[in-house]
Amino acid sequence: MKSSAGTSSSKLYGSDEKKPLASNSEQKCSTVKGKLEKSSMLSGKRPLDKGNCSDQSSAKKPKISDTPTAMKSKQLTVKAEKEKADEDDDDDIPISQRIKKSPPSNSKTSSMKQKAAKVVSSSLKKLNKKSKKEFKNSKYIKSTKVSPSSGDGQKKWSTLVHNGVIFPPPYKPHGIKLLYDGRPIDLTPEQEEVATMFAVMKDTDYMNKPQFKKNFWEDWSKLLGKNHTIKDLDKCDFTPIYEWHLQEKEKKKQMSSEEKKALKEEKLKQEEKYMWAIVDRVKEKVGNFRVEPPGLFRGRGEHPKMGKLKRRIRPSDITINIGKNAPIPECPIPGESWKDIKHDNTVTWLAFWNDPINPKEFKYVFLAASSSLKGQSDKEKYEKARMLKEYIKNIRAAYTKDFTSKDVTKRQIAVATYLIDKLALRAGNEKDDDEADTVGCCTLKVGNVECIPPNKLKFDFLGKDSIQYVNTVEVELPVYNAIGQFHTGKSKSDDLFDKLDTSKLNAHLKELMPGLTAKVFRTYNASITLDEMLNKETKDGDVAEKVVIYQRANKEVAIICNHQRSISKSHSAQMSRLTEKITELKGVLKELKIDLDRANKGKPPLKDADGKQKRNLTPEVLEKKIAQTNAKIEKMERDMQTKEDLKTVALGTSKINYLDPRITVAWCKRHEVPIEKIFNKSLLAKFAWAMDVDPDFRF
DNA sequence: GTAGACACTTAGTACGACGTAG
DNA sequence: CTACGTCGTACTAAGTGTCTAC
Repeated sequence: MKSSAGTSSSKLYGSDEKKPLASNSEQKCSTVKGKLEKSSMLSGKRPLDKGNCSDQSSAKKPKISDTPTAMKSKQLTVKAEKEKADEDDDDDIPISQRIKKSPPSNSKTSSMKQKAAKVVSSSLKKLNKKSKKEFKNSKYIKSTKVSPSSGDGQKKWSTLVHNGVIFPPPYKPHGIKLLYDGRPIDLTPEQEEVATMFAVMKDTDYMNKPQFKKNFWEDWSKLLGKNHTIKDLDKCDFTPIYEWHLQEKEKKKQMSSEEKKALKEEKLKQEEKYMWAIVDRVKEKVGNFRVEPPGLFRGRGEHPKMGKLKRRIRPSDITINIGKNAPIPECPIPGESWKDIKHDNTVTWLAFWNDPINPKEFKYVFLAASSSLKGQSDKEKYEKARMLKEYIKNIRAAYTKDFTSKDVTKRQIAVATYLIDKLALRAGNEKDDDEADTVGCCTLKVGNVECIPPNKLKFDFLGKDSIQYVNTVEVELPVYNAIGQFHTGKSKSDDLFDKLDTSKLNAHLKELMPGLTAKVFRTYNASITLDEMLNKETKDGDVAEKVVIYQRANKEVAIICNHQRSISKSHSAQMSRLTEKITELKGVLKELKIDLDRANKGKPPLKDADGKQKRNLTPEVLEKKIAQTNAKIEKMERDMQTKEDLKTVALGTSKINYLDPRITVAWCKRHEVPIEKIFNKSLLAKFAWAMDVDPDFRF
């Protein structure tokens, strides 16, 4: 069994561990500590540092963020205690039943060790339900850290306490008038608010989009009313408001750092209580506790709804989800109240409201990425992708066979699966007409895939976020031929896979491997690429060199997944500055060479650019300088190349969402690269569950 | 099998903090 | 100390995929 549990190396990589909330009393204190330490050790987690009772107070502090914070411990305890009743609720499941769900080997003992080990190996198999029984009649507070959660429709938590959401402040009118036909116009605060939203977008690209203006005008003119002076957006001059906005921004910038700090602290104080939730008695960070402020909808690409007013969300729009026995959060706006209160422990959201732009959709408040709940499902995601590794050979064989199937649907499924596997395409769900026109694999249009004889395909389409995917790839001949067939008799705007949609595709994939869906291929592809590249490319060298290896692998993955970013405004300026510097250095180099030449002949160096006499240097010194300069030039050229290569590549997305952190952590351990060189603070927190991985781990 | 409701992950961008070269 | 550039984070849009009801 691979039990790296509490190896010394894991300490090096230990992230700030969140600690279960302690209840109060002294005796609990010691029990908690004892049990915790054990569970920590056995599940490979870093044991609590000193683990003495006096540390307990610190357990109440949010370790991850180091934020001063801390909800009042008293308040906390009270709530946690209250919630205990909740926890007992789920005791109505007979023990026998629960035991049945557990693997037999696990049922005979309640040893944490077995449980912990199980978690790793079987969480995917959905065998191991959260069995809290072991803790039930004790005062132990379990660490939910690695408790396996379960499959769908299952319980996600037992107790949940939180304080709801915080609303943006009401609008403060500024009274600056816009000009209509050159004349200043009075607006009501509501009208002014929306006008200001538009005004401040003056220098964005949206201002060049007729759709944006059209949608804005539709919503704003409604607010203005039928008989308003303003009848034509084009006659409006928002410059005064825009300038006021710039001034405000400048004012803010000019504030002294003390003022800024004070402001920040004030904000923190107000938000503090919303930042945390207590899930199964563990304090967890909430992800987005701020309700989205009103604004103009900024859809990506050619979104039909861009520019529409996103109205203000009020408490009566919001449904709260919270533990049965937890106090219902007070509505922060006096005189108003929540839309609804739920106690649904099969979901993880703390609150939601309907998206004002598309009322059929929802905006959720979830826990932060650092929470156990998220970590748990993240881990399951990667375990599933690793499972695909075992099946992939057969899956490939199967679809290869079906490239020539007489059944068109089968052929389409085969080719689509091939593309998803080979190119890491997204599944491609159907989209509505009121969304940007983008596609994924199943929704590819004939015009998106061009056949280039003898066996190449050129892809060109807009994917998620309207990011363009262009790629020409050589494919197996049967695939090439099949695509040709799918083309025939269709126009460019017809569906390439007319017999296919994501649900059919996924239904098929599920037959090949339990839980397999299209997106798993992307995760698999990304992680296996990282793992293989790291293990092939890593050579002896210093940390910096190894980090470069990692970044190269990361970049490779980002390219596979088509993770792009826009070129920074200053990119070209930066590049020319670098070129300039290199030219300068080359000049220096040339001069040094001349001097060296002369020095070798015993002559003094030439005068410098200002006509001044330079110091007489020995050939040795000159040679050294030449070498240094050369190295400098080479480094700069390399840096420039990297910069150019990465100007449109976003490395972050794959790191956050696609690369199994255990690959990275294990590699870091093996090659003595401090994990902090690869993961920043938030990634360390998010991947806390991966930190204790065995150094031998391979994806 | 299909549409719609629902829940959750994945995505790029804006912007401020922060570090560092000059 | 300034200016520049990078980094980290918040924000929220845009995907994926499941389930249910017909």
